[in-house]
Amino acid sequence: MGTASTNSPKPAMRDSLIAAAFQLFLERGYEQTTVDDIVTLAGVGRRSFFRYFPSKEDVVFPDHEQCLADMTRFLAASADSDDPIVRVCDAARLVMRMYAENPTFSVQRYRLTREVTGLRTYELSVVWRYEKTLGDYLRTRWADRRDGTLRANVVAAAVVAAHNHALRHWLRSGGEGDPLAEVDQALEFVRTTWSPDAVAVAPAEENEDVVVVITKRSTPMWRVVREVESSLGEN
Amino acid sequence: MGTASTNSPKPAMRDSLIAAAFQLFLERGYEQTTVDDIVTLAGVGRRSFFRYFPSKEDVVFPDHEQCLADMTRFLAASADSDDPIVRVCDAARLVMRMYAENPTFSVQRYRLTREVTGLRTYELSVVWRYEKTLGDYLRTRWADRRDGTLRANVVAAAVVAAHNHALRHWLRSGGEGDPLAEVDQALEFVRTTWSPDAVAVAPAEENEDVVVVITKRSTPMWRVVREVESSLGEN
DNA sequence: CCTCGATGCGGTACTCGGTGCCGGAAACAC
DNA sequence: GTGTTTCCGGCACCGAGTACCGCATCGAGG
Repeated sequence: MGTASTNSPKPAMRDSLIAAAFQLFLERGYEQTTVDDIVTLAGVGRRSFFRYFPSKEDVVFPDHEQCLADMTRFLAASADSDDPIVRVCDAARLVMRMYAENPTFSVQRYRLTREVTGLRTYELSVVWRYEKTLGDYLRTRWADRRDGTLRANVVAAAVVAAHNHALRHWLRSGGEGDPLAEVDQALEFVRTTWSPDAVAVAPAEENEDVVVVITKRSTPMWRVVREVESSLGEN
Repeated sequence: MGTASTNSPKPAMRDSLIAAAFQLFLERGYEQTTVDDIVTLAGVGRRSFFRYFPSKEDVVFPDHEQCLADMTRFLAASADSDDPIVRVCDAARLVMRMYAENPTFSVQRYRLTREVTGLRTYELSVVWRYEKTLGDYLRTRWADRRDGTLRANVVAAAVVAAHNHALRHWLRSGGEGDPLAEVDQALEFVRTTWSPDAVAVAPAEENEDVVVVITKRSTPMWRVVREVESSLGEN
């Protein structure tokens, strides 16, 4: 299950636990399956289950921890010249790629999370960590901006919502179509709402009180003024 | 605790359970307090606790269920002439008002949810229900709009994020300042990003293929075209 | 006044998720 | 061969949540 291309040399027992768990979850339901059932089918001790998964719910999302680490590294490797919004959109694409790598697995998991309340709640906590990671990145990028934290929180939430919109639509269709293309369209909606091509504001080098504005003649003055104010004004 | 002005004639035992629970939670922590401790302090049977609260976490958020019902009723009472974005912003203000009614209680609960992971996860599920309620409303309002569901999901997420931004800032300050004013400012940011004063598009009566556009001379043409396309185009 | 049914509360026993602890087996260094 | 580390299994235990039963109270009706 999943692309173990990154590391983890011998997760044999872990994989067998995941396989046994999903086999039972799909044939008799999540809540009707106890941890004892899983470890019995996998042929291991009960204590070993909780060594690899801190809770019963974690076995349903075995790859999110790795994906979150990938996203954190991706954002940490950003350059100051990158458009922050484009960067977080690309970061969201990482998550969609992870889902797209195993369509059948993702669709099966989606069925579970839709029916079982506890799993949906757990998924919310995972999504929240993604959103927090994106928000933290935007917050540092917009630290000197007026209402920078508010803007960071709202944009992060919007990116996550657009990503989930495309993801859920793809999952509901049973894994048909191109999920990457769908998420591109959804994220493009978010990008154009906050960083339209018409206005680009960048701080000048070695002088914090000066910004460079590149825009089109068709852009109305109030929008240019708002962007400049937001970029120059103290927090 | 809370304004029991709506209904529930005799929640005496319920209130005493809430009081006992918070007393113990604040003095020795949430996870260090068992349900037996709560019912012992309240002087009631253990079984009665789960009669009023389906889980131990529910006693921390005793008023959210009522607030969610209020929001649902508020949105159901909307008129077609209301701007949907303004409407959901007003709906979000309902939640902030509930928090503002009991500042000390809200701040105490905030301390708990910040430290205890399980409570934060539970709070996420509550917030998700608010966001879903707002999203469902916007979805029906924008059913005939191009990318209506995407727009509804993104706007709902942005409204929730802006509300939570103001709420958390107010809670972190210990309940000082005017939370309503803070949430107004945060929601104003969301409103101006999607429904700026410059462009207003409304469908004409009894003819779905005609819209009325009111805008200013300073608005660039591409923005007007995008709004008209979004309002006219089939899903 | 007595009876009957409904409702609300408490007690007991049970399931199951999750943790701490310990003992044993395998892998590895010297 | 011996000591050490690591991994695994078994056991006991805790606490949340549930099913079931028994009891008390209260109001309606004869």
